[in-house]
Amino acid sequence: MPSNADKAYDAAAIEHRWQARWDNEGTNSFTLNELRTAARPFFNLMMFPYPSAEGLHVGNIYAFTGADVHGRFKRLQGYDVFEPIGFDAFGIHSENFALKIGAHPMRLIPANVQNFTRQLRRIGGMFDWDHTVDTTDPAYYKWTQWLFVQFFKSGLAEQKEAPVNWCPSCMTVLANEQVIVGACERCGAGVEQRFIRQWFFKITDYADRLLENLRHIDWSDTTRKAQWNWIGRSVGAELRFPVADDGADQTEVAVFTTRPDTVFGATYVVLAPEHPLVDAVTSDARRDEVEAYRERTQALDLVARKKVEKHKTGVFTGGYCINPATGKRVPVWIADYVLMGYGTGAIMAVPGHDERDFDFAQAFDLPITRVVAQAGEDASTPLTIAYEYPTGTLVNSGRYDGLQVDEAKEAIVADLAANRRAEAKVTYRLHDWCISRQRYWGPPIPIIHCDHCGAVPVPDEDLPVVLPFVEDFRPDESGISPLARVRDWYEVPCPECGRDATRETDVSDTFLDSSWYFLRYPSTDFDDQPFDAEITRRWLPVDTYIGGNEHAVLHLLYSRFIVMALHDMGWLHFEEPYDQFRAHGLIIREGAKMSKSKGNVIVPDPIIERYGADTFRLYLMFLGPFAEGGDYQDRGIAGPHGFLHRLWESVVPEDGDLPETAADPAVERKLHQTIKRVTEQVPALRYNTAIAAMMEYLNAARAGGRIPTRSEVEPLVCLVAPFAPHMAEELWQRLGHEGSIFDGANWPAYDPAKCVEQQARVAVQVNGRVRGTVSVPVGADRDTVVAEAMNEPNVARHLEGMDVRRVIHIPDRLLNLVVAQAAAVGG
RNA sequence: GCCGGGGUGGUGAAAUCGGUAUACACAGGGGACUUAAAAUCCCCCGGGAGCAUUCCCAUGCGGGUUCGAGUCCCGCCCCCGGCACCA
Repeated sequence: MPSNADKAYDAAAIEHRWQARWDNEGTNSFTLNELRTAARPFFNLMMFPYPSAEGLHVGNIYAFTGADVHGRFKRLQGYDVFEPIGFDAFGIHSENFALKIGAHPMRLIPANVQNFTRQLRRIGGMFDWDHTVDTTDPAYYKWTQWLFVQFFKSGLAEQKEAPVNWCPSCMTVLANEQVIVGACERCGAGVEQRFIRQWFFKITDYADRLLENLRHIDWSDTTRKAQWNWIGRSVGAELRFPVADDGADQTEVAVFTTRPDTVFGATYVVLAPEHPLVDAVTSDARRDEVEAYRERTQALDLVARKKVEKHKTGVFTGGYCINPATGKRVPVWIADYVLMGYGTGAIMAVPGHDERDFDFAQAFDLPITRVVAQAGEDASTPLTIAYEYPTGTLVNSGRYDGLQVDEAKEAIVADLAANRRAEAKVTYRLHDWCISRQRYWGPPIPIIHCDHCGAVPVPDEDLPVVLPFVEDFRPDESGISPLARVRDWYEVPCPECGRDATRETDVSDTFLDSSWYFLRYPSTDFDDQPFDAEITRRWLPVDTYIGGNEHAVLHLLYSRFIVMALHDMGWLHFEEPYDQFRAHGLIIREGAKMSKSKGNVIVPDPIIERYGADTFRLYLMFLGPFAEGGDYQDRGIAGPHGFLHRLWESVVPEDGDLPETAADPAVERKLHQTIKRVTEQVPALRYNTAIAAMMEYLNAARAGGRIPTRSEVEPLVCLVAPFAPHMAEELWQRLGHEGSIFDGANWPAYDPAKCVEQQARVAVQVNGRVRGTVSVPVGADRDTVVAEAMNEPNVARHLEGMDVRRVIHIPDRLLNLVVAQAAAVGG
């Protein structure tokens, strides 16, 4: 006989018991053989966390729970769901934190990982703990380095000089995000720009394909749009402006423009201050001023430079170019509003038709010429602001006058191309991916520099290049990696010629670690290959990836690129990594963003302690639409908590047994309607309304204190299982089932015939205003409903003295009687 | 500035192929049970008028289309997120 205590809902006890059982019985983990043979594989991926010292925050739990609900739902439908988790533990984040508290990341990270693991288990995620990944484990980064070597061998990795943010006080390179209005976020010192030789992955080679596939992949629209904009494809032309007075040299300034039709209005040329031709075009008279300006620009960091300023700055170089269309001499200026990093780093300035050029021309009194006119304007209509619309008729453009903008674009490029002064060109906002970090906490880039052989990749058999333990990993003023101080590590013989050589001392970007982790998960059983061909074919691409939109453009774009390139190299059979991607929303608290400084961060552990993981999960999913996020209100947890209690009580009655009698027909109908709704809403990630539907159902089944029967509550246990897996397991067992509810396809089916109501409540409107409702058999025709409506006293009252002019009938929903004052009798 | 997503009760939010606005939940009020509390259960809960049947008003603001608009169209305002001198 079960005791009374045994009948109470003890969340903590139940959750611990089932978590232990899942571990012991391998409920959620796959053996290598199972991975090889799974009949209905479903790869349910979520974004692996960076294991911070603070532990999991609510945002993590929210994201993981939402993804876990999806995975559990699929599993209940009979899929073999693989749901791995791992740790993205390399990177500046970890390194800075370690520096701050004076600890070593090699000692810090394992403790963080352990704490995260404990928390992840506690929330009841369906994780396969036999297939985890830790990016800082040499067994993992061996293959990150292998990946680099593959890219190097394919010509997709190259070294070139690039500007970086340098903090002279911290003596380190900063990421753009670490620079706040020109100052270092940590010490406040002014940040400057340095040029350093770095490794790049040529993602721009893939820009068009990355863009093109966006059209058809099944991703959240917001994410696709973000990538679309980030890649930023612009179609235009490169025009060449010969430097004037240049003798036989024929130096040219190449500019990129999307508006070659406006070339007749190009009254000056602007180079980025860093442009390589600045020295050549600058006249001796202007040299000091030009140099001063360049120095001033360089002192600005990259971020401050990109801030739109109210007034433009720049200086005249004293040099001139020839406008290839007009043949006229135009002055060459340098200005920081022209960025070296985009297009050719030089522009033809068309102040009449570009707002920025217009501002600049006004500030420095440069000529403004109209070359496009719209209806009602002509060549002499003055311009008070730049006319930027991409339509109109050309004026002041010689023999092109009268052409439309689009025609002129083609004609002018074609004509200038004949003299090699132009060619059609596409430019991208997307840059090549700089993967070098002059830091310590990352995988060493597996390259050996040899004076004779150049950059030589570390041979596969010598991988991994283990990151050496360096007690003092603080960066120094040299701007080169801390590894450059570890002489006995970096001095090695060249793998090709055997002569003295040195290792690359930069480490790679964290985003490289995370660009392929999902490929590794199913293959962690192998240490002789990054991903097994057979297993990869079975499990990849990922079926569903759920994660935050903060990674919309970096991680998600990089991983697409990596997979596409690996596909081209012949390593993978697919070129898009994720069949379906869904972005989840952000969780806020009582209307405000959570932040440490505001002190309104939710610490999950005490809440789980008090209410249990099931309640916490259910509440998080109930807050609002998962894709949009929600507002966490401390008191609100009582709702879902009460619901779980009532469910428990209904399945495990305090006194007596669960009635085995037949279901009440009305309740049964509601049950089938509920199964239908939940089955439709869960895969659409509309968890909040799915939960509401379950609550509504349980309320109906318990209405007026009635005791639900077994057949009324048993399916509800399955419906709630993705959200409250521990309770579902416990109730499932108490209902007499053997084994886990998640083994076997236990998701209930609904009978469409049992969903339909017998009677419909039809709203009756008179002139669009509801005046009553009538109850009619489902499917009743218009005349029947009208007859019923006429009998409804309030409706009848509104029809007095009226003629019905029109009747609109929406079956089972609504009847609208359009009436007007009756014509007066004999009137 | 550009690109997303939003604006509905005291609060979180439902409802979007145009068809009874406010489901579900929190908070609040009243009641049952209880020595009491908790838990549970029942009732009320957008605003205004009214004893009431009922009527009027209400989905950020202003117009429009329609028998009918939270939903569609036009013009605005505000909030959140991202990008931002991209030529």
